[in-house]
Amino acid sequence: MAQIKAAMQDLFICLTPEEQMLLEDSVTIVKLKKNERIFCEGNVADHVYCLLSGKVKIYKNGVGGRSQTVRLIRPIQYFGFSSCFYNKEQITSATALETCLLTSLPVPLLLQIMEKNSNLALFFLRKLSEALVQADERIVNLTQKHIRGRLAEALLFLKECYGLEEDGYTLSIYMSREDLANLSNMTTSNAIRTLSAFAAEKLIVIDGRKIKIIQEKELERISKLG
Amino acid sequence: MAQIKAAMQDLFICLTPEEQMLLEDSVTIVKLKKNERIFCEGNVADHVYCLLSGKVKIYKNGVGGRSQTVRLIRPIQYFGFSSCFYNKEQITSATALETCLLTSLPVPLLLQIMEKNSNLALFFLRKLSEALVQADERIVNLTQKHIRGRLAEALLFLKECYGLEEDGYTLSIYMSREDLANLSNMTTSNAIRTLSAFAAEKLIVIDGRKIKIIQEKELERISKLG
DNA sequence: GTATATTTGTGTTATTAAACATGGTTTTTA
DNA sequence: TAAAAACCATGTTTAATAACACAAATATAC
Repeated sequence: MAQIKAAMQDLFICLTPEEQMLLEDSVTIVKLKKNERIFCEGNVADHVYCLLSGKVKIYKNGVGGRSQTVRLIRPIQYFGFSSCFYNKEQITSATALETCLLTSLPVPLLLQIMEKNSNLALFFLRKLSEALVQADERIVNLTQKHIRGRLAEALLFLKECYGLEEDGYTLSIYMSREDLANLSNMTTSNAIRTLSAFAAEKLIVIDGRKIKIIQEKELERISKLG
Repeated sequence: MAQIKAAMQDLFICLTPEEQMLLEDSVTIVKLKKNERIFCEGNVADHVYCLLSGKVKIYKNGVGGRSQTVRLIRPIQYFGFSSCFYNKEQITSATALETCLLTSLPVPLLLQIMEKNSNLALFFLRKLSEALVQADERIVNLTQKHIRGRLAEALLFLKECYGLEEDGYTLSIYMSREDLANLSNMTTSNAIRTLSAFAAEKLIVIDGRKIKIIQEKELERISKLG
C-alpha cells in the first residue's frame, strides 16, 4: 500500500490524512494479463483507474466493427474518468496491451471527497483538460493527414508515450500491425505496407514487432506535412 | 447584469453571495459580429467564455491550411476552458458564426474561487467530461464514416444543437457549404454534391443556405451505417 | 446600381486508400 | 511436436474522395 501511495502521490497529496485513509481503504488493486478487458462501452462508469505498470489502450468500436484507438495510457496515468462526471456509462472500452498493474478508485467516494476538498476536483480538472486538448489534436491529425503522415505521427507518439529501450532506438512497445492500424486510422494492410515503405526508406528498421526509429527528424517532417 | 446572472444561473448557483459579487465585477460582456474571432490557436488562455446568444464554431487549422471544426457552441454553453486548466495556450480557434453576445470570465479568479469552493470545480469538471465524451465520439465518426454518413450526421447534429425554425423543418443555422464541409471533414465540392444528392433523394430540401430536414429517420440510418 | 468578389453547382480527372486474394511466417495450443 | 490459428507481407482490383476547371448565381462593396 505504501508503494501505491508513493506511485499515486500526485493524487494523495491533494488529500487530508483522513481522506487518504478513506481512499486507501477502498482502493482495489488488480493484475491484468495481456488482452484482458478493463471495461467496455456501455458499462456503468463507477470507477476511475490508475495504471501502475504496463500499457493500456482506450478505444471505440465504430461502424462495421472497426476499432479506433482513441488514446493510450502509460503508467501513473488515470483513465476511465471522462464518463464518470457526466455520463453514467463508459463510452469507450479499455484493454491491457500487456501485463498490467492497475488500481481502481470508486467514483462515489471520489465525488464525496471532492465536495469538501477542491484540490481533488482540481486534480481531475487538469487531467480532463489534458485529455480534451489531446482529443482535439487527434481529431485533426486523424482526419487531415494522409496515411504516411498518420503512421509517422503514430510512431513518434509511441516513442513519446512509452519511450525507447536501452539501445536508444527501439520502441519499447511491441504492437501488432492491427493495433498500429487502429491507432493510425488505416487498414492493417496499409499499416504493413507503409511500415515496409518507411523501412525501405531507412527511416525505421523492422525486426518482427520491434521497431527502431532511425530518422526521427524525417518522420517528424512526414508527420507535419500530413 | 441580472439578466446575465439569470442566464448563467447554473454557474452562479455554485457560488456564495460574496463569490457571486466577485465574479460579477470581473465578468465582461462583448457583442460580436458575424465572422469575428474570439480567440485563436496560440493565444494565452486566460478566459473562459459563456455564449449568451448566437452561434460559435471551435476549430483547428490542420495541414495545408485546411480548417476542421471540432465543436459548435450554442447559447449558455461554456467554451475555451479546455486549455485553461492544463495548457497556457489555446489550441483551438473560436469564431462567431453570427452576431453573438458573449461573456468572458477571467481564469485566475475562477481558480481562486475553485480552491475554496469545490462546487465550481465540479461544475467545470462536468463541462469538461461532456466535451471529452463528445470529442471521443467525434474522433470515431469523422474517421470511420463515409461522406454520406458524415454529412447526414452533421445535419442531424445541427438540428440537435441549434434546433429548427417555427415550420418544424428548417435548420435554424445557415452555414456556407464550406463551413458545412469543415464540420463534416470533406471538401466543399463534396459537401455541395452530397447535399444535392440528399435533396434529389428527397431527404432534405435546399433553398439557398436554408436546409429543411424532411426524412430524419433515413438520415439517421445513413449516419449510423456510416 | 453596377462592378467585383464570393459562393454554389457540376463535370472530369487523378489520387488515395480500401477491399480482396494469396502465400509465407510466426505463435499458440492440443 | 504437429496442427491450427493468428499474423505478416505483397500484389491486384475497385471504390471513394480530392483536385481541378469552369460556369452560374449570389452577395458585397463602392
